[in-house]
Amino acid sequence: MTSPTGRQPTLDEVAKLAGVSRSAASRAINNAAHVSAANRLAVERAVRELGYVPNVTAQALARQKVGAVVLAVSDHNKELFGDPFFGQIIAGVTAALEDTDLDLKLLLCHPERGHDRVRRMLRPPRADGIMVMALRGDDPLQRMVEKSGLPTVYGGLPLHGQPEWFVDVDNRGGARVAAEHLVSLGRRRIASIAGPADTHVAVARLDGFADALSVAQLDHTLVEHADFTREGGAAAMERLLEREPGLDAVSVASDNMAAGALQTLLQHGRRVPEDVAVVGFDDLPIGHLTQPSLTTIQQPIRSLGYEMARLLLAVVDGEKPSPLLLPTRLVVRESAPARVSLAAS
Amino acid sequence: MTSPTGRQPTLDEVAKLAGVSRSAASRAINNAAHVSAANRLAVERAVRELGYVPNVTAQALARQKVGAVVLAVSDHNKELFGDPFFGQIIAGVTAALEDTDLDLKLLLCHPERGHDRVRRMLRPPRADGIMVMALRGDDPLQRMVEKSGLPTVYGGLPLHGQPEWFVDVDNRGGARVAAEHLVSLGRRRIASIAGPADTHVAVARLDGFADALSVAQLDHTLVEHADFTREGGAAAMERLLEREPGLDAVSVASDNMAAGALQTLLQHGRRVPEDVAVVGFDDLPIGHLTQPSLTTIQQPIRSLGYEMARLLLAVVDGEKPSPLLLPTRLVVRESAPARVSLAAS
DNA sequence: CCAGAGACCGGGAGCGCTTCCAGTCCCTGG
DNA sequence: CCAGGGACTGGAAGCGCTCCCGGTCTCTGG
Repeated sequence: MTSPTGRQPTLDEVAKLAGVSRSAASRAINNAAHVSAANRLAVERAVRELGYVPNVTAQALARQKVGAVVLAVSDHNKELFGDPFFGQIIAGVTAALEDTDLDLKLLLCHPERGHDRVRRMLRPPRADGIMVMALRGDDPLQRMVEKSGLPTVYGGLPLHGQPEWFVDVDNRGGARVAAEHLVSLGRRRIASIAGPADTHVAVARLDGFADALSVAQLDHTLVEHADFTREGGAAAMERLLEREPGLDAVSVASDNMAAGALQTLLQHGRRVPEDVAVVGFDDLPIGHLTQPSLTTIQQPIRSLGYEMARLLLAVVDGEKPSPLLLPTRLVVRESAPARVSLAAS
Repeated sequence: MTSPTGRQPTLDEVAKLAGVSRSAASRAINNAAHVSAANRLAVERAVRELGYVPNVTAQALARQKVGAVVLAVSDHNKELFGDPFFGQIIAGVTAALEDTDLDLKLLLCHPERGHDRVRRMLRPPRADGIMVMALRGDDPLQRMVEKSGLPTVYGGLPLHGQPEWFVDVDNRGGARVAAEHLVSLGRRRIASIAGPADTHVAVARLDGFADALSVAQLDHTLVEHADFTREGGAAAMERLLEREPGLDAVSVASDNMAAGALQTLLQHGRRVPEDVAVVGFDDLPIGHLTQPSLTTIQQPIRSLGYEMARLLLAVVDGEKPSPLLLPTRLVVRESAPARVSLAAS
């Protein structure tokens, strides 16, 4: 009833009702300068009366910006979709966008299909900026993102190249702490189950593992790669046991894989943590359920999303913010408790 | 280099290069009628040469549509964010949108904060249609969605009201099958851990439970509610054991809660499935990890997303599609195996 | 008393596209 | 041979907003 026509009221109608020009109304609404107090008030009243909401599309066209940012994710990545990661990232991003009036668009990129769609989407002016996550080594998404020329923030580093803006978790540091924990427990034959070699996160965690073992002057070559899934972790554990039946600890690059490794260890009659201590990475809910519960490295997933979005907002505003490295934290549970006497072998 | 100016080429430039009017170019590009074969070809070449991509914003303004749909989710809902649900829904939706040139916007609605943001977003013309999920009983999001007047598809029914278009999982049927399974195992004192009473999904699953027990002429009032979390499930199981120490089966409305219930049962010295058989709901990965593994009801999450989007597309196109109820399936694992002799009590 | 600096105002030209419409042209059937 | 119906064409009017800019008005300081 408030709007004369059935459609949404337009700026013109507001201006007319307020008795000012459209320009003045526009200024008042975007509270820019050069509007008298009286007119500002009149416009505000008209806005309220009509229930006026600016037409974002028209704004976008006139301002030459879109009013939306996109979160692009490679969806071959079990890492994000088998886990609760995704929801948390989104929650963080949303929180950062909360008082921004920017919309969040989602772009899932199948590595093979849907390239056209991605390309169209990334082509300006379909978004004002882009957050990109979970890239693989030679991900076509990365190229498309780079070609788009849009302000871009990486969530987690890509394998190749050093982007100007990114937010990452301190994977290397976290993995180092995990391995140090095992060393401090007196373990000497320490293996690792690493992630896929074509992801930066896997490489960084493996580096951290190597860092710690090198300092302790231990061998750090007892490594098997897997794909971040439970099944993959179980299989990798099999291979490790075959290579080195006498291993007394294993640092696993994800909780999912650690859960699989745990199963394999138990199947092979190893007691955890007495015979083999295990630490995971991620701190997923799953870590509470394994038998025994999982010592792991906690990473701030929600913050990752939040900081990505904040960084992007800054970049879009023309600032030159610094990249961010978020801290991790050791969470000690049963699979590698603080002090446990090494079982006599 | 292809574009004369640094900016994206416009339709005018395409038309000029092709030697036709802008109208003709537009028609050719949207392959509408009334374009000669020659002109169509010329336009296509010009498009290719210039690397022209239509400006969606301008299209949106002229066409009076946005070119995007929104997925709105209430984020108080652990159900979606503690689980891998979310990623799968998104994957399904994306698949359905794949060859549509519609963008997917995401709207997370904190039940208390951010109402303005939601309202702005839902106000046309910020999206052409809306999918809404995970509503609670008196969810403000539902009111806002209804007031928006946008074509709406519900993913999962709301507690109140019967929306014209929805896609839901056959929760009632699934829960009935779960309970029937327990009955068929010879269990007679069957309890249930239900979800929050202010969600339709919880109510439906509880109804299904009651359906089955009524047919079997068993008491179906041994019910405790919880919040779909593991901790909640564990606590509810405590209460059930207190009320009825002699229960021999429990049907749990989610795998997460079932995992918690399992822990409680073991703590109380109950053997599963010998003393108490347990079935969950959802078929999350977690069900493989519990000790024993979890018999559960599988629901097609990805399909839910896919069908929601398909339905929405139909509605947006002015069709009147039918709502959908997706089937569930019993997955038998250790916590309630096909045949197990009831332990002598 | 007057020049000049602001504050404020509204007209109007876009932003890039769609779409209506009046006008051509050609080709058919009577 | 001619009327009439398509197929095709391009001009022009939007879609709803922003923002530049020339203009008015007021107030200050010299």
